Amino acid sequence: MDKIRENNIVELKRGPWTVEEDFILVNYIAHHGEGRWNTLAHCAGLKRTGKSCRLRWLNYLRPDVRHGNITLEEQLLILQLHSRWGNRWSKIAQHLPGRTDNEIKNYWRTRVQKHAKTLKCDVNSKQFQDTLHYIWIPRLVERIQASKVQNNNSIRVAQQPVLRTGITELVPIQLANNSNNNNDNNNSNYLSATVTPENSSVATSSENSIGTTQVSHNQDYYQVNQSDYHHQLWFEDNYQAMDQQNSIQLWMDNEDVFDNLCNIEDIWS
DNA sequence: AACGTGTCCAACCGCCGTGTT
DNA sequence: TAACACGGCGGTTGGACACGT
Repeated sequence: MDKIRENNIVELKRGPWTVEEDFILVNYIAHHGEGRWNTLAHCAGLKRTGKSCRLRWLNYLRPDVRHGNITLEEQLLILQLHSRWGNRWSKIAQHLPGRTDNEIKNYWRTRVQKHAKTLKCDVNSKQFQDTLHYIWIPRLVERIQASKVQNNNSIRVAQQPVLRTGITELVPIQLANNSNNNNDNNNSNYLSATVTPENSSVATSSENSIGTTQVSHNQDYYQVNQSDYHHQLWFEDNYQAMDQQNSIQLWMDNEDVFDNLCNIEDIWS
């Protein structure tokens, strides 16, 4: 039926949805539920494809969809998860409640790829990934921390820096050694995980000779907040690579690239 | 005020995997 | 097993709007 409807150009409506169409769709789903989109479109009397109805519902009309600016925490999470999974927008969206894959994809294209273009490098290149990890993500973390401190949000402040990149000093990592936090199928804990003395194992750090970080566990415990966890995700993914970070040293020695990076101000604002 | 340019985002397109007949 | 319909996904487009000149 889908192909029949799609091929019948005269009958099908395209373009922006009207308020009336939205009302019909929402009302129909409220009474009959979602799914079976082609049947839904036909029975609801909408001159739209099932696909179009599905997209409209999932990306815009669904009650739990959040619109508006992507928060700093969400930006950070997008960067972290994208570095893990690449352009798997739907999977990334699962970890940002209320955000759609379309919205995240748009964000990435407009805000992130733009800066790859500015740097004249590929978004998947090592150089750009290093830029994200060593400069922009730390900057985001700092801003999140600063905003929380400013809001008097009772944040445990770091006792010592974890990582010094030569450009930006990263905030400390206070992490829980809880494997469930990294389970793709279990994202319910990480946004506000709390470490108890019984289950805590907190990473501390010290700098080695090339400015990277070594990790040890079993120190005091801290309350884990969201930005720390974001940081942890990246850290666990990359700290081994950081110990062998000859490549980043190489491109940081390129003054043009370095100056370009430093001239980008508050790109995430 | 008019125009050009850049940004944002809703919507569409095409492909692919899965389920059904 | 093949053919088809459907849903899901990532890539792309185009229009509205903002901003600068």
